[in-house]
Amino acid sequence: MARRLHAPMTSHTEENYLKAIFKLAEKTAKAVSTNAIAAEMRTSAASVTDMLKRLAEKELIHYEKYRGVQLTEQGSQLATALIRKHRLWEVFLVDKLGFAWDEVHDLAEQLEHVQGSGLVERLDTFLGRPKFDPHGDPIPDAEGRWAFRQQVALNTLQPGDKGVVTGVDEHSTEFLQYLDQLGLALGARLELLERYPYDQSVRIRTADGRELTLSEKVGQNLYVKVS
Amino acid sequence: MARRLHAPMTSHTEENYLKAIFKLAEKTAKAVSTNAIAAEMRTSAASVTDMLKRLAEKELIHYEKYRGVQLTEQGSQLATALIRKHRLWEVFLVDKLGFAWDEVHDLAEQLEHVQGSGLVERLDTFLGRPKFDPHGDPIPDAEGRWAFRQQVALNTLQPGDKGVVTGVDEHSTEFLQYLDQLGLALGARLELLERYPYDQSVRIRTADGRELTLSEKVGQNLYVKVS
DNA sequence: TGTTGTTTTTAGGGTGGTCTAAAAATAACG
DNA sequence: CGTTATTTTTAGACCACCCTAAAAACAACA
Repeated sequence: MARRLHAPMTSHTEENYLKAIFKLAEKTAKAVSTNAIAAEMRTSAASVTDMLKRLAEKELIHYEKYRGVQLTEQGSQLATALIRKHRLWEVFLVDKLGFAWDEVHDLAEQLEHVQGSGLVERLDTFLGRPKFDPHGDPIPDAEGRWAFRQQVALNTLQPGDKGVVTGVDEHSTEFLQYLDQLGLALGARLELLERYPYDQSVRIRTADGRELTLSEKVGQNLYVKVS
Repeated sequence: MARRLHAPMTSHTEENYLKAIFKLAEKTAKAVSTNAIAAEMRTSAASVTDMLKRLAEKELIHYEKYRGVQLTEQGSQLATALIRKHRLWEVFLVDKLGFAWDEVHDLAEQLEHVQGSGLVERLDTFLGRPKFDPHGDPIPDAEGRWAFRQQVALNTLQPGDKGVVTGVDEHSTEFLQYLDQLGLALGARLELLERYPYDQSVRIRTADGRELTLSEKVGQNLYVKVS
């Protein structure tokens, strides 16, 4: 097959770089460094530089030697569309095909690169226009607008506060499976009973009355909406 | 042993070659020529030769210079799995997302290369284990077995014969849209009224009583099951 | 300021895939 | 059979992407 008649303007690889840059820019709020991208993509800095030139050539990023990069408007839109596709496919895999929330990342990573007239919008409609993916991450709409979520890390709650699990900050299989084990799925209700300053761990009570002690690490990576 | 357990690293391109070879071998029943593959893949004969060496290296085809190629057992299994995926995704796109039967080929072409643990089987289950795709082509099961279809080209029927449309031999947008226009979707019932030996065209009556004259070309490319 | 250490870029090369043009093998025909 | 036509393979080059090693630029600090 090689080249289909209308060669995609951006290759899979380029798309992955854009997504990585978007993700990093989100966290740092300033120009993204070559090394940071290399780490995110698990590749060498030299390869990154190589790609940055190509992306700059296509006007998907602003790039000045030694000065880091920022996405252009076009690049940002492309990255947003990619994230939209990724998260919609994750919803599909979990809601329709019955995958667990820790199994879908790699598949969605492939599915997000499928392109074709109207596929995303039809998928969106089919899924009932979800606003969040199975990890609680927001899904931008077709115009690139993001739903806003009022959530905080679990370990910022005070004793007596009640909330609902709305998302996670870490997507590793280990963490997600651990949450499953604890019975802490998305939407689970809980109440914070006590905070232990010594090691920043917290004690909570779940909806079904079980009491759990969670480490600082879990408390940081679990998001809840206070209710 | 270990060799078989290791994921057979095949690239998208290699997979597409295997599928092309499978398709050609199906029709010709003997060794497939380099030129035939080049035509099918819309690429140069030189590129094909290049790829044939790689596929032979991986033991996916039997290849002797100037003698054409045949799939090995392994290659055949891979091609069959690809066709299974392609056709299942086509069912998904039409049945679930509401695409028309002439719009899904290119998308399925991309989706068929997505690989991951259990995806195909879950998709199959989700779709209700369909045996035929939206064009009436059979979908091999997980073990590579094909459903058998008793169908014949429309222009082999005799006056008075009645049948149901079960598939098409040509998948072009033009042909499929023409059929839509004529109201001849998969499952449409019809009766052959008359054959015109002069140009091999035929006259039929549809379920809703309309009478149509179809050219030899349509008669060859439309499959029906006599009832 | 100069020196040292880190980050980034360049240089040069490898692989998988593409191509065209030319050579070699096979097939067809007189 | 030999000659011609067709098919297939080789030769050589290019592109996208990857790498390592070395050079260049930048940052920190005595």
